Amino acid sequence: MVEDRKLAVLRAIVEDYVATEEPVGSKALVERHGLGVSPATVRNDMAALEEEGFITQPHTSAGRVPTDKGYRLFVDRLTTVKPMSVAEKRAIATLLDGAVDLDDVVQRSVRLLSQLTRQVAVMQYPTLSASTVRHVELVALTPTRLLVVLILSTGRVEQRLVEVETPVGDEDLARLRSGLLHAAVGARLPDAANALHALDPGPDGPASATTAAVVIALVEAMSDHRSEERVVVGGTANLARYGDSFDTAVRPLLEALEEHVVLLKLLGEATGGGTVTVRIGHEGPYQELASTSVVATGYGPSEHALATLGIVGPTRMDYPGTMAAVRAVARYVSRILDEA
Amino acid sequence: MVEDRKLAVLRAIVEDYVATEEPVGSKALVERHGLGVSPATVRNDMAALEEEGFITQPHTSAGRVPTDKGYRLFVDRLTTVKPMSVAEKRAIATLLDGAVDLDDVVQRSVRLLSQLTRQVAVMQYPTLSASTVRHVELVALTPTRLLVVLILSTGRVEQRLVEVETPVGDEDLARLRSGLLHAAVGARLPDAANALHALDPGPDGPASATTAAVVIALVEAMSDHRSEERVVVGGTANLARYGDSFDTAVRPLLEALEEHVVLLKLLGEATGGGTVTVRIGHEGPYQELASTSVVATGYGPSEHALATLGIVGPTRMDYPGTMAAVRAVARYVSRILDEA
DNA sequence: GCTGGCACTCGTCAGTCCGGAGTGCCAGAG
DNA sequence: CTCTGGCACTCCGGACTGACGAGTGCCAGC
Repeated sequence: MVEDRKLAVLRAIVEDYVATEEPVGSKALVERHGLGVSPATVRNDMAALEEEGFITQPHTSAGRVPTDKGYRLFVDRLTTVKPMSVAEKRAIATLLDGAVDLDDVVQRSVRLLSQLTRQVAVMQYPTLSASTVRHVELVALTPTRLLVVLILSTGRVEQRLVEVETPVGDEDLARLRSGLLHAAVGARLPDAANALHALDPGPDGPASATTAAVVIALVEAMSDHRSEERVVVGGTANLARYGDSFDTAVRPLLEALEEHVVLLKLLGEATGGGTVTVRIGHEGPYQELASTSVVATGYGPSEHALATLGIVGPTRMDYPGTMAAVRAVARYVSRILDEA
Repeated sequence: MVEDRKLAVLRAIVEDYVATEEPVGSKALVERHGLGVSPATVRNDMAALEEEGFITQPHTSAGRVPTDKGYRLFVDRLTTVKPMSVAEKRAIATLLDGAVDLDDVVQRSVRLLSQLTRQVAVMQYPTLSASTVRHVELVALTPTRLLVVLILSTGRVEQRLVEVETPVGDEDLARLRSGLLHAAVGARLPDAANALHALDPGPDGPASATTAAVVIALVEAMSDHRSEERVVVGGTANLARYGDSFDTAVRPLLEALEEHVVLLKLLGEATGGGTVTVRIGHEGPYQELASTSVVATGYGPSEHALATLGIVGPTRMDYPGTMAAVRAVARYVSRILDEA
């Protein structure tokens, strides 16, 4: 009973603080939420909550503010799922359905997510390693210069130029091409890479060297980390709403947003199946970002999470709404990638 | 004589204000710069300069601050070319020489530029229309599904999938390929597009429809505006140095940086031949950005400007240094693209 | 045409003061 | 044991003030 009320108080504090951006006191609390007790009672509960580390006072005789721990409890136990409105769902669907290719899907998703949450949105490109090979093509630009093209199930196309020592004839090329196709098409990237390495290079000789060079280029394209690290950011203008705390919060965040490796670490491991990960303040890997939270989830066709998308914002944010938006966008993006 | 001193005073005001970020008074001026006259004399000059609209006072009895018009005069007539130091030149060269492909060149250039100038750097991808066709390739993924690959002199590769009604045979494909190559290779994009359109589709029939579809895809790839509009931004963390004026300056700028179309308009037309364009405050196309300046120049192999790069920053900036940095980076990037 | 001097203007800063919001604690009532 | 009303206390924030100093404009004199 008492425990229940304490939790209700915590929830009320979080909600009010998120809405008003000001420390919330006992009186305002009983007025604005219908808890049927007096301010004095609430004060006692608050003292207990502070004792347990869920809330804190900026200074003596100010209202209370949730701590990271408080937000954590709120997110874990006090959040009721807030479904998206029909209008929002329709907006998401129509906006994303208009996308023409992978780049466009990513671009639109980021914009959408930043608008829905009014936070900075971050989205990782579909990870190469989880996709399969749709096609491999070899083109002789000149007799000693080959263009290797790799087409993936995600619609991504990678190409590499390969210079070879000895001119390659048409029959050699055709043989190599069919070998590559046979080995790689339909396989997941890591498997395809293995299969390629195992390709019989034939008897020693010039053709063998060519095969080796092409295979190397292909494998490199498959494991190209720069593509895996590709991240798109949107809605940075929302940072302007941070208002105070420019140097302590906005600057490190801007720096992080430019370092894609850092960003990826921030987003964390992709979690599939509709689970949204929330990382609050100091829980993240970077001390400088102690006042920012990350709300992220995995996306990708079917169960398999291909990559991560989410938002970065102040710890003081509307977690239920943000989580719902992130989940909804991830779901729609997954569906679209599935169809393509 | 008197005119000369007035200009010297203006220059001193601009330099001091840029350095200190504080309105500069007559006394400080004579002390810090070796103009051999008394403060009173300087005050008279200042009054005249203010009359002419080059400087202004934030409030009565404060120091003077340059107006946009004052900066303009400073940039046009008072700027002595400040050459890059040897160390800086070497840093630029070594950093950019390590780039492995076009994406990397752009990425590194932006980072470099933002570090050199401590401003937000912006760089447009090489414009398609100014480059030439290096190679065209046709690949039949399936009999009715063709991959069209377009390789440009800038190293850019565009590809399109084309679905055709009737299966395409190998000989048809070879004939079409050689026709395309003949028409397009070596030509500038607009010319190539024209040549393609003029391709004789042969007698009416299934092959003709295929040709038409492929040509359409190629021309579309050539004039793909999304590629022309691609812009990379770096160094946004430098925005944190704006300090005050968050809503009035930083927010509109962040918004502009996300809208690539807006950004391109901001950069303006590419100017070749080492000419650096400076747009100060209200001279730009957007009122919201009245307190920001743009320093930009064209880059590209030889004389021909392919695209634009530059920086965006507060009107209160070190114009000579920034202009030198922009020019230097553009020059090195051009050289690298020339070699490739 | 330059300079020194002088009166004047104003923004800034430190200090002071006051109101209000909020707290903790305590005694008393269910 | 739990809740409540009351009370004294704390402390932030805004408003106000006065001294200070940087800077100006103007004028008379060289």
